Amino acid sequence: MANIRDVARLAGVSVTTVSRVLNDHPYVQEEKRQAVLAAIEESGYVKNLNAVSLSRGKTEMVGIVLPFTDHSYFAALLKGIAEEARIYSKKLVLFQTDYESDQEIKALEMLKHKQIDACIFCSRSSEWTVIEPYQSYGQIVMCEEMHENVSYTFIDQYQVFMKALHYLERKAFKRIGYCIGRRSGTNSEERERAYRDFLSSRKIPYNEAWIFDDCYHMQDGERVLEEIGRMSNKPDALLVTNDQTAAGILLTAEKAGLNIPEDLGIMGFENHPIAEMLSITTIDLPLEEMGRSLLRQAIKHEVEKKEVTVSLIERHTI
Amino acid sequence: MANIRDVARLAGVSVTTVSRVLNDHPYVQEEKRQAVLAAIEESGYVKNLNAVSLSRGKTEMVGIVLPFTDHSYFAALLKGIAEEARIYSKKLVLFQTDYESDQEIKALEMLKHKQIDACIFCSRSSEWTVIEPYQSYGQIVMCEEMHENVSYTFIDQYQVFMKALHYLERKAFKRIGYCIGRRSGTNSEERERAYRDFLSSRKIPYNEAWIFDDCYHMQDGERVLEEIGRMSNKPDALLVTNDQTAAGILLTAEKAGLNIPEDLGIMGFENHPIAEMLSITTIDLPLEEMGRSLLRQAIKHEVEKKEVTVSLIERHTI
DNA sequence: TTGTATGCGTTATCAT
DNA sequence: ATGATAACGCATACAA
Repeated sequence: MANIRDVARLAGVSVTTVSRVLNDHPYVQEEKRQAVLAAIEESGYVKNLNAVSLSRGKTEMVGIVLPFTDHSYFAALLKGIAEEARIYSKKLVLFQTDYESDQEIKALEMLKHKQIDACIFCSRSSEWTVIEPYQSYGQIVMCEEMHENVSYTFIDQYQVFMKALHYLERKAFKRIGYCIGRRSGTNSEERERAYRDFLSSRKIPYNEAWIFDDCYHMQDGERVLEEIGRMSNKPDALLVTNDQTAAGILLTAEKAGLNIPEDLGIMGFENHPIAEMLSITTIDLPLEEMGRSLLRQAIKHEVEKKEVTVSLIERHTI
Repeated sequence: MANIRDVARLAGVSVTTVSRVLNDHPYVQEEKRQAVLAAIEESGYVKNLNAVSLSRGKTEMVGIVLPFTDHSYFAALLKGIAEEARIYSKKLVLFQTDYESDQEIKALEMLKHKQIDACIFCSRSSEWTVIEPYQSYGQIVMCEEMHENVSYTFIDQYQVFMKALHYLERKAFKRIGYCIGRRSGTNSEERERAYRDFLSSRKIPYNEAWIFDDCYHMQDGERVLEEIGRMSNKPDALLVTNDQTAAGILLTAEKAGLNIPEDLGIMGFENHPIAEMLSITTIDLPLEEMGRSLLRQAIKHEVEKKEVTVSLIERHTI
């Protein structure tokens, strides 16, 4: 396969001149430019971007770390990231981690080894202390609030959860529980903190049984409702941190003959199309916008912290 | 940043020896190995995989071309691909194309430019004739039946559609229409061919109005049902090529007071959790398995054609 | 068992 | 304007 030297030889010029033509640099006679172009054509030359990366010290690729791709929350984030990446001509390298720490490390190692220029963590299970040292190898961007010297785009989960709780309170719900993906992680911990603060300010005892974790998909909603069915002391409303699970709860509840929201108030999160279709009251999360912001932060060198705001969409499950 | 030469100097050995240690090659004295290891530690050396790629002529990365990531069909395919990629230590470069041909070309150009070793097309809008020439630059794998000299993993859409039509016929549906993502593309054309063959063998006239395209999400189902509502001559059953749309149709129908399947039979495709939740009769598509197969084909050098089989899941919408 | 020298394909520097 | 040459960092055939 022809390389830049072959082209140079064929065109009767130096490799430098060929490189100039290739990269649209000035200072090359039209005559020689044509000769080079002809030689490229004749030899079927194609640039080896790998060599370019090595020489330039950059790959123009960004790593995306997320636990699952088959989940609407991350899919929406990814969509925004991909759209923005197209604008800046960045390529995306995907790391589907299943929340396994060693998979996250793989992404960081790739950053270290100069296979990617930057890395976006849509979510993580690794401790920040293991991620932090990798910052010296390239930009690392997080999708959660941090206090460190990192770029991030975030939603103030504490405020949002608190706002949702107040809304439920105004609607006269008294026994509020919540569903969440996992108990750990900044975002989850912020929500739990809001929940506990809310309860204690009202002198309501904290009830561990009303917190349901591992809630990601519709089936998880089914499971949650079954669990509630077995309880003697049932919650009368649930904050459900994703619309898929909320939909699962709603559909299962209706199948079971429950009246929503009379028997159980349901507040979703995301404002996914399914929430609109099922008329689920939810918190609209601007995920695609967040994705775009994350990518922009990944390619800029300064540290930037960006908060995005959410809005409550009133529908019929509260 | 230290490179392999620095390490060699520090350890008092040659770069070859360092390389041997780095790649676990035999023939290196334990003593020198330790010296190298120490030098690596001391210098904070990290391998530049970009240089490795250039030297080896491979990147161990595979491009994934798909129109959307926020769609369960492609998300499931991607999940399978990602799982298998992990096994073989391949990295994934994502191309979200929105079915824009020039985005597909970008992936092919990356193959040409040696940034990726292979490329998987989960779906495409480009003509095969524009893709085909790129085969000389690396393995290209398709997710549809081809007659060319390419590797692919496929579902016999003609057979599947025919099977579904026969099933509907047995269940006494007479006026069958269908919903599809897009009219073009091999898979869609195969389905249309089956549909037309079925109709003509029964001497049933073909009715363009009963074919609904641009059906990907739940809302599209809503739209379809609205359209049907305005028809004087309505279909009595629909083959819906994805469960999301099928769910949208079902939910909208129920909201409108229709009886399913009496007023409208609905057959989904994919067997997504939502189909189970809503008890939608559907065709189970082994998407994750297909994804895994696609990745394996991408990393092997021989041409391989693999068919996967599907099964009909009887539930309550037919 | 180890080292030398060369190749991988480009970009960048510095003359001219 | 153009070219020679040195990086970029690693792998490896071949020699010893």
